[in-house]
Amino acid sequence: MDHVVADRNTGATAIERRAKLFRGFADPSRLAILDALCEAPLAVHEIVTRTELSQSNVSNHLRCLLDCGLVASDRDGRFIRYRISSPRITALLNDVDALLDVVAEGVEACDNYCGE
Amino acid sequence: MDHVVADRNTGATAIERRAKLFRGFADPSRLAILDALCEAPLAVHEIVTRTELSQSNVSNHLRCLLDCGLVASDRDGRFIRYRISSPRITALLNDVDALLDVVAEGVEACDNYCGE
DNA sequence: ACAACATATCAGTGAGGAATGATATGGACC
DNA sequence: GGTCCATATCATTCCTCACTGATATGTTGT
Repeated sequence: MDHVVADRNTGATAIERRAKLFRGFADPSRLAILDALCEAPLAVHEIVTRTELSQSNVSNHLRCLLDCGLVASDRDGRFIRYRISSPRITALLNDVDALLDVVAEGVEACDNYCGE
Repeated sequence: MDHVVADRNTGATAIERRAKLFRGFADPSRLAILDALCEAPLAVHEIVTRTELSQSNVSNHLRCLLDCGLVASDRDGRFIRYRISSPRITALLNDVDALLDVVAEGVEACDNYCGE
């Protein structure tokens, strides 16, 4: 009934929460990490190897993903093993790919916001 | 078989395409616009009224959404009516809400990247 | 305790996006 | 044709995020 200023009581509107969650996914490095973790849980140095990102960069992104609750971690000896926290994340990534089947060309062409 | 540098032939990796699409959704203004359009097609000035964004701002975001293929437009007299381009977009937004049911607190708390 | 590996943290830098304000384009009606 | 309304475009400013490099913390094995 109030589209513009909804849910002010929870500290953020539903839209702001959605935007923030989307932002968690809106980075190639984080997506590469999530993609790798979708196949199997991995330790940080394994993620570094697979994604070819720097170690500190991976660590920074992992912290973000961890804080957001998108991944979870368990210590395993001297390693720390990260994993996808919920199958809904995999589902979401699949949906995006499905949407990309339709809008891929447009997205690549877009030059305004959100791009390149 | 090649996770890091896949699909170079299409000009962008699958991951880069996904990231760019996510970015299209990763902004409160664009989400507010999409949210409004999910209920019904709207002319620009109607979007402006509902979202309380400035006209030029809405126009800029609409161009981005249009280029990305997330919305479509039809001229209707002196108005230009925008609408969601595919039901998959609505589906994606619903999935995000479902994921938010699980990770909402974490996302709001996250302070590293993707935030505030 | 020490060495070697694994991971986290932090300051600084650079680039890109989001909003604004002013202006331009374009259709409709008199 | 001219005015009004609807929409698009452009330059500028500000702000935030992503990366780097160096360093700190932590764990295992000897």
